[in-house]
Amino acid sequence: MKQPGRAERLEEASPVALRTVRADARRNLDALLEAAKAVFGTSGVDAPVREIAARAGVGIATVYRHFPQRSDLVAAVFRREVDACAAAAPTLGRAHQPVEALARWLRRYTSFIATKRGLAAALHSGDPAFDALPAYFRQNLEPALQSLLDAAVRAGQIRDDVEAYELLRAVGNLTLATGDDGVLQGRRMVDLLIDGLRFGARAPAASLPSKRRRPQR
Amino acid sequence: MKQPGRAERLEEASPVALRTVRADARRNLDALLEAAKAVFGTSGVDAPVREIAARAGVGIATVYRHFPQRSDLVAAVFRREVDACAAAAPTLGRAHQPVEALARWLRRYTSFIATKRGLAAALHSGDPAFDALPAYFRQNLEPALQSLLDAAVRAGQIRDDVEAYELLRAVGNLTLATGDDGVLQGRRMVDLLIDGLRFGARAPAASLPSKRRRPQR
DNA sequence: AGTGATACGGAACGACGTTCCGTTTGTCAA
DNA sequence: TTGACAAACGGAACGTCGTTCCGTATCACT
Repeated sequence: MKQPGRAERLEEASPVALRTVRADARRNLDALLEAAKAVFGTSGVDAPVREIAARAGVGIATVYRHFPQRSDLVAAVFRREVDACAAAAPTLGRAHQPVEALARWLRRYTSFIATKRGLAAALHSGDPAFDALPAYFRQNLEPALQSLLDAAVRAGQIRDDVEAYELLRAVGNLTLATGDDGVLQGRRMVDLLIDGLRFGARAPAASLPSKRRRPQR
Repeated sequence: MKQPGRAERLEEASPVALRTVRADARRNLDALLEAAKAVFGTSGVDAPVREIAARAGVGIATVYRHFPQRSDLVAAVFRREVDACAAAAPTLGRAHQPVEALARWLRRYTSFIATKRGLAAALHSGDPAFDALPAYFRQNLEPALQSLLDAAVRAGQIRDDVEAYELLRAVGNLTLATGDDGVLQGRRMVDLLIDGLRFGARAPAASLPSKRRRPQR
């Protein structure tokens, strides 16, 4: 099962000349990912495959040629967005002051999470296509955030006792837990969190324990 | 919408004579709930309606007459099991020593949770039929467990700084988080938790903080 | 320009949730 | 008991979904 397909061989060997992959195939794959991202954002990850195919201007079979199962498409879109979000970190880091870059990236991350309604449930559905996703998420986003955090700490603009992963989880929960309505409310909470990071900057503060207080409720 | 149905009126007025509800209807409803419970337990809450109807020896339309939507059936089975689980508490409390009753009830509760794979996802699906379920869960199970806890504390058999709701959540997470395989492993962890309750009995213990340590990871 | 592999579109399939409707069955009055 | 009517029934039928199949069109290379 799963014949290798002689195209992929060349693709890995010579990253520049990726011939033997037909132009229309590549074009359709891009359109598909783009359409899926848009549709998932508006209708959730449970949107029908037909709707995505229609939006991409493509037949249904084309979807299934690139992604043997529906869940593979979901996973591919997810990975692509993780990549884009991670890639935004160094760009922002170069363009802004450390703490500003951090704030902007967290907002970027927030809007990424906001489009993922319904995916949290899918992740626990047991579909093997999603097995590798949590690890992919962490492996890419944690270093991206970590670098921004480090820079801000070095600049003395934020406290130094918060780790990237816990911040990722906290912000993620903050924007998901607000339900369907409070996208703005979630963003406000994230801003509050960022101010919290600023508060302890360059001040080990005897009154502040090294761990955040347990969130109430 | 949701016409009252003249049958229910009498049902409330005279608890004994519940005429005007045809005998076969009541019989089928019971069979349906029973079958759904069994099927949900083996095939998960996503099992087809047809399978449940077949198991109950009933037509599909009969299912939809009693439960206008599939999710209503799921909710009804859930409520029924919550009721049964809550009702087990006083029974066990009368039949055993306090800490033994507590342990038995928690295991009972564990096996209830174990059949709920896939329901956690359904709860967050946004279906209005599930809106009231979390509150129903807590309102019934928390007092049931609380009474067992209180009895065990009064008997000096367990520590007194654990609240019913946090224990409900902890045991719930413990048995759900173990994934598909570790039903037994989950049960072992719950037993461990019960031993933890015993440990601090009648001993305020200066070395033990009043709150459990944060779970690692 | 010709040719063979590659990718395409859309009809078709099976399974699902849900609805419809002709038929059966329980209940109550006579 | 029997008759009649509302209540409840069963299963075919509908629309939608994920997925597969297959005849056709398109790209890449000579």
